[in-house]
Amino acid sequence: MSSDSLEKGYDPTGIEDKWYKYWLDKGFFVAEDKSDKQAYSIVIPPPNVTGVLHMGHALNITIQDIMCRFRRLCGDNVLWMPGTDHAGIATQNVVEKNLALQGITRDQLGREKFIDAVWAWKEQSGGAIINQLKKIGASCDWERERFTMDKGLSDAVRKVFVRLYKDNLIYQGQYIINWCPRCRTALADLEVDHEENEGFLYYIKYPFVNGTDALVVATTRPETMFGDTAVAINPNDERYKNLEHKRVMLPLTNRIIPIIHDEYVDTQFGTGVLKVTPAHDPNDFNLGEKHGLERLKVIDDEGIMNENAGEYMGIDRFKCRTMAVEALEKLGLLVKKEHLKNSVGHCYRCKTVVEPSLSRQWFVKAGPLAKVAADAVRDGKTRIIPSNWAKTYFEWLDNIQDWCISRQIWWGHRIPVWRCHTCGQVMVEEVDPDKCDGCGSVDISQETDVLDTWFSSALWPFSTMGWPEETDLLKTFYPTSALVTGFDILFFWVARMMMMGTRFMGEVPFKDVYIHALVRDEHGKKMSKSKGNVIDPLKIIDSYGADAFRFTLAAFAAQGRDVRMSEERVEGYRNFVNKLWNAARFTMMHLENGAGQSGNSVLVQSGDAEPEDANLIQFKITNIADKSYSMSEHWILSRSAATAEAVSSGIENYRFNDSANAIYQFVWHEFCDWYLEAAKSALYEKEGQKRRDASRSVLAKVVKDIIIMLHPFMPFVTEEIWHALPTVSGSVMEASFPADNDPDYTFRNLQVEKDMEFIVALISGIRNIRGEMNIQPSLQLNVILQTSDQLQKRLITDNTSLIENLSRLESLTLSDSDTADAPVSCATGVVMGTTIYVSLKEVINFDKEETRLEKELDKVTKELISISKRLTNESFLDKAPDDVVEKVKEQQQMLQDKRDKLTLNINKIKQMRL
RNA sequence: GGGCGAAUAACUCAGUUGGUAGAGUGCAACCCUUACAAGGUUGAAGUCACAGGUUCGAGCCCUGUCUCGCCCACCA
Repeated sequence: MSSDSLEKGYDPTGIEDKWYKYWLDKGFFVAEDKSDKQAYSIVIPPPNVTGVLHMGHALNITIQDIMCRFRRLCGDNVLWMPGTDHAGIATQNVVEKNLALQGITRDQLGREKFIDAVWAWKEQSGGAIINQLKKIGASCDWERERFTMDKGLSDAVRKVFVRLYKDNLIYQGQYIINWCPRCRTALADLEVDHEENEGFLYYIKYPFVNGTDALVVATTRPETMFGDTAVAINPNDERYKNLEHKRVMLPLTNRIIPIIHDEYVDTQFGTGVLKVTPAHDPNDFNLGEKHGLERLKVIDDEGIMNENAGEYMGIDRFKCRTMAVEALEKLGLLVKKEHLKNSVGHCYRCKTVVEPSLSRQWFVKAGPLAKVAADAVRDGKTRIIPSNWAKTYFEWLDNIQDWCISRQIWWGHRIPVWRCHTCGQVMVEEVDPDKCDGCGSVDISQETDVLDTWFSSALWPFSTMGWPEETDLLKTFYPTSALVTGFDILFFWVARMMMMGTRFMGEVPFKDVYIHALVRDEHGKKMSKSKGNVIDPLKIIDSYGADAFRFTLAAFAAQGRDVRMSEERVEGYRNFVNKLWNAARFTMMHLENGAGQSGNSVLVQSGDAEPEDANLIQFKITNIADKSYSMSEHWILSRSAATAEAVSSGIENYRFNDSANAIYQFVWHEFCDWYLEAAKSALYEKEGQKRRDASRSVLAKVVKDIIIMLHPFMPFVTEEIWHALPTVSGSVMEASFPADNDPDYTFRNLQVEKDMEFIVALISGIRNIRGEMNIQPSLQLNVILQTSDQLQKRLITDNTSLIENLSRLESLTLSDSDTADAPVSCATGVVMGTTIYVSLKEVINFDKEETRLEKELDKVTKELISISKRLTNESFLDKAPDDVVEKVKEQQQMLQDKRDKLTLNINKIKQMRL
């Protein structure tokens, strides 16, 4: 490939799919079951099969992909386990909606045919999200892709259920649960979203049975009054004394109910009288339990009033509320209604208002499991990053409620419990029984409920690796190295995996849990369809390329901070991709077909190439101490090494923005801005063949390392460039991340970095004068540099042509005398003790120059004042560490020197004007 | 009611053992200099939310206040 084939601007179209397919064909994503290499593993948070890729997925996948690709470059055996979740309620809802379009309900279809329909839907469109993950570049081991309803995973679910049941950690019982009347299923507490609601507090008279008076209760839910089986008052409430033997008449039904006393009742709220509905309110349920009250259900599974609501039977619960209030008003029993804000629970899948309802359900006794899961983090077996999330994690686990795991839907893992209709025997089995193990009757049937989706995803880290079989995969990769997820499923998923993992594997499921932030819009608002501020990741990828998009996510993914996404930002990083692309083009121009010209230079070797690499042009840095290497070359090699270190430490510490910024800064502002510019002179053969080859060897080395370092962030463009480079072979995925232990990589040199800083400052100083004085960029300047510092003199001498080239000079003169030999008409500057004189052919604008110098002097003077203040402060001198004092003194010296020189030049200007 | 987090340049954000504030975008000026105008050079711009405290020294540590965001909770 030649540089001709690289277009002027980078266009990701076509390139991304090409390389993704190449990686798959080469099997680069496939993990080894057993290997001598260090194992590194991550399980993907399985997206719902119904899912459509959103920004949250994109961030989550990008982070994991960065980690996995980085570990591969470090030589690890990496398993990134992918898959999808069957998402019980969500998926069932989607399929039900599809059927509704054809006018079919699931009841018409029947359970078995409905489930067939769900599978058919899954086969046909359920994999969409997987393809979307591939668009981002996810390097998952797709050969191992799992689905929570797969045979193996379903077996694991059964085994876990049976064991927990036998260990008395699963039980069935009648309790108040959250019921979604639309989905017609129970929900766990976590699956209910509470939203603030503007409602009313109704004050309703409950007349005493004997007498004319009445108790006034306050309620937000009058429709549940048909299920009241008592009213409760606080025994300490002075307003309600001597009511011991009284009873009240429930309006609208005229049922007589008792008055109970309980300190639970808040005397401050409403009237201090509480209606008690044990079948439709969790608190009332507890009161009912305590006082032996009847539990009367008045709302059925679809949210319709039942026979206990008398004439309101068959009416929707909310309609009933309005009607009951009207009826009470007519009867003169409604005292008043006032506005009240309260929170109302909604189904997290369909947003329907949930009904707290008495129901017989299956529960996991969560306490014992939660304790182990919490302790594992307390003991440091699993780290939560950032660590402040650990507190939230503990808070939830330490106060955990039992987990309602049964769902009255059809799509999911059916609960492995059978009942004998002959003798009533209950069987909890891993393998379907065909007869009762008590009486032998074949008249048995399986529990119709299925399990909460999160029950199976709780097993994900080990069920995907083949548990309960003792597989090589489990031995190699469990516990997994890290879990990457959003905080929104910390309780749903992470905590439960911790509970199940510790219980069934005896080991935590992951060593690290990295909790990343939410992706919001550019104003920090949550993206939502209703707000219309959703940015579609796939559209962004289409417009700007996956690499730019990924880099944007990484660059903004600071720990504990939400990512604000906007097209403008992606555009900025698209420009970075383009910058890299053009740097690569430049590199290729200078690396290809040049080997032959270099004669017998020791710096160019092609002898030891492998057969398939016979055409590789190999530039190697064989002896960095050779004088043919310039200072800027030593410098860029040192900076490259430092950057590799910064990038890897950023990734290892989950500080992806640090890594991204380090590499961005290096590539753009060190490599492109300075090194490439510095190298041009040698590369364009202005310094002889030896210098040219030296530069080419450095260029080859640094570009190669840049491509490798960037690969985890920008896999596609780096692969494209890699294949175009004449100096490397194979895939960038087969390369090694530049590291200190690389014998080829011991270029860190702090002195050189400092020296280069001086040269850069000098050039910037000259450019500053050019800019500030409005000197034509094309005009070649004559500059005199004056310094008495020996090191600076040597650096200037060694880099004369560099300074000349980068500041566009006609001549550069080094002087160690004072201003005596300075040209008459000149602009001046002071950089780190060196004075710059830019002589001008035309007479300079004295006013302008004086203003400029005065401004500079002003700045220096201010700094000097503040610094001198510190140095005259005795307690500072006394108490501050010596090195700090020393540093400040040096600074003062430098500033004084600069001030003196500036003053001198200002005086000179003043004289000239006269 | 409990808990967590944020506040730094016009905007979005970095700032990891306390040493006197940085980047990107945007803005202004100049430049099509043979990798890149999706570019280059230069420049302007901040009492680091407020009030105290610790310290020689605080964007950073401590206390309190204000504003905003989020999570949890059985607020009839």
